[in-house]
Amino acid sequence: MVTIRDVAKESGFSSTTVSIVLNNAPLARYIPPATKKRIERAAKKLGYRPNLFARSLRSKRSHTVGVMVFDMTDPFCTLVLRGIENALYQASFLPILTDVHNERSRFERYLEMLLDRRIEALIVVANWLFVDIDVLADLEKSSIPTVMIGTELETDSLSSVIVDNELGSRLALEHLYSLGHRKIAFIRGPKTLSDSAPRWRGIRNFAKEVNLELDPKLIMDLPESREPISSFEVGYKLTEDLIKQKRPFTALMAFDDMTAFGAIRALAKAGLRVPEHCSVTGFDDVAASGLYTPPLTTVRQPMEAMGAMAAGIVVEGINAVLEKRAVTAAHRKMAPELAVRESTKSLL
Amino acid sequence: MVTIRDVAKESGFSSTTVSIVLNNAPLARYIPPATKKRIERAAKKLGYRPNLFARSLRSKRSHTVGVMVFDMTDPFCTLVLRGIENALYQASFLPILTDVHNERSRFERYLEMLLDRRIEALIVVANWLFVDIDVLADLEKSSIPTVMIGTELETDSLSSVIVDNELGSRLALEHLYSLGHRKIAFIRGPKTLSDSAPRWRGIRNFAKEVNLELDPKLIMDLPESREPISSFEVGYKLTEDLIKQKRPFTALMAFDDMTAFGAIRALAKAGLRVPEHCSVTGFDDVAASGLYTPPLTTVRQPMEAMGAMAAGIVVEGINAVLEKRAVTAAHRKMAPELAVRESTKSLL
DNA sequence: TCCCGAAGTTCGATTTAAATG
DNA sequence: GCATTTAAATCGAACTTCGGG
Repeated sequence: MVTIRDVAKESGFSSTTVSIVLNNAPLARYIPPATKKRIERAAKKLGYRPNLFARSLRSKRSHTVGVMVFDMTDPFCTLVLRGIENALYQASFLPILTDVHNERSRFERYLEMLLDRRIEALIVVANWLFVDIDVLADLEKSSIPTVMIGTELETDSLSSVIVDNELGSRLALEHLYSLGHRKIAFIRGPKTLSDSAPRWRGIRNFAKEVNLELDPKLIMDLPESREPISSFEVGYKLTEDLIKQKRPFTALMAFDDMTAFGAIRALAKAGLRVPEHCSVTGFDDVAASGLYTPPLTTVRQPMEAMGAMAAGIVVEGINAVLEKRAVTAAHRKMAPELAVRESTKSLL
Repeated sequence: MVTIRDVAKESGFSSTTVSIVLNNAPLARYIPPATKKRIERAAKKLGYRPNLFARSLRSKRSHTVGVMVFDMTDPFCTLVLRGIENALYQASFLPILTDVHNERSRFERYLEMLLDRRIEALIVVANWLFVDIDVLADLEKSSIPTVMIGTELETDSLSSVIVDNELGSRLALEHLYSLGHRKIAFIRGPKTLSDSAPRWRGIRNFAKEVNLELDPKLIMDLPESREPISSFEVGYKLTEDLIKQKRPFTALMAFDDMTAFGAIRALAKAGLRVPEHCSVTGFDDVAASGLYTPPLTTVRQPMEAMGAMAAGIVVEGINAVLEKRAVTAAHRKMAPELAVRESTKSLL
């Protein structure tokens, strides 16, 4: 490996000068262009690359951000990660990716490993997390800029980025309502998930506004579960139950896309075609939704933008710390968008 | 931050001794248990955590592996990443994730950044890569253990992990054949993709064995494209063309699952139901396949195992380098498995 | 005082060589 | 020579201090 001393020798200057020139440090102001040229040429000639370990040891900076996903197999993650990656790339940070598999022990071990590596910030993708107060405490005491994606927070030590769940479910219901649907079934999210309540609130509020009656018999709840994917099966099961009741409904609002897929399957099995016999909506707009038959009408979470937003927040946090400015937690609620496709149909 | 010197002071020994004890270095053999106890207690009391920058500077090790994905949005990635993550976790390595978006410039910049960080090995997920000889050269001269997932290689400086494409497509065709299908349409992969040729070979060979005639009119080719997702649309388009020809076929083998989804959509649009009017098979078994309506019969790539295998290979490579053993490139071809679901149906 | 450059210290851990009894 | 411990050198870059013109 070629070191700064090699460059010093090659160029005929001291390593101090080389360091100043190559880093364009304040002192470089005084160094004549000729000297700079010679040093730069020497560096290029030798193919000099600074040793980041040495640099980091001195500067205490790693230019690294920890990314902690609670369940990588959740299709929600993909685009969020893309958004994070891209924003960090612009800012010249590199992400260390960890997947805690929804396990406490893994969470702890990974958090420790990341902190040992002096990550400068942490992004937690916690959409399917049944928030544990302990986890938050661990995160808070890490004392580096941290943002959670997918879980609403009120702390002012941790930032958060979520989609506006209430608005999202309202958009979906509004859509069904405007299509003429009045008998609507609902599969709500698990109570323990922070998204569930606001999504239901959006529905209830809209229903009240337009005087739409919500039939309690047509409201089902997803049980708590560790696996996002499993909502497919539960969606299937609950829809079967819904059908068995023989209480007619012309539309079904599922908690998320996975649940919607399960519901569509159950409907198909029962001989009910979507959207001819029943309209179905989802939430998220995972990659598969647009490819599904029928393509799913759903509420799109701006996942890539959410990832980018989170990365932006932590980068700003890092800069604030560097410049000794006060770091204030940001809480962003991003607007969802209704993706109208073919799983919903007008009754009129 | 508490340093080794703090522990030395607290325990009453020198930092040398502390280092020896805490790392359980060879010399620790001579150190009496009582001393060890006192040092360990002091370390725990102060909450000492070694500074990895300093340690790495000395040891020249980073305990980090670079992971380079060519396109994160490819659904193939998710499970591969999970497999990599999990295997690295076992071995106490952390992955730095980069996504080159199929762009040369990003590839180069990221490779440089990773090398600067002294990653100890590199895993490249290159399933949708139109292999560029330049890229391989860049990778070879990096001189760290490197493995490519999803692209067949013969070099003995780079390892590779792929699925047995030839066997996979044979399994799918065998399945259709045994179901009684004789008029089969094919959508082959793009010529520039390394998976395409072996998959076709598997088909040709099996057809020859059982004397199945392959109608050239029923064979379509996916064009070259940068986006894995786009094969959905192209699959749709090509299937439309296939239908327009009015040349009957009872089954369609798509190059991959995305293409199959597109094909099913086109068939549905034309009033042809799957599998009643036409059986369809895919390749990959991405997460969406099992959730699809109908659930897709497809060739499963053992993605998680492939990721774990790749991680295993590089970890072994790292150890070999450490112990100054010769590093030989490994080339693993993993067995696929037919996932029979509901998109195929017997004609008999 | 301004300009240019170098010597020496520091970051925190590991390791070699050596000093004790 | 053996068990036990440590001073000092080292890794590579960055920064502080200083000196000469």
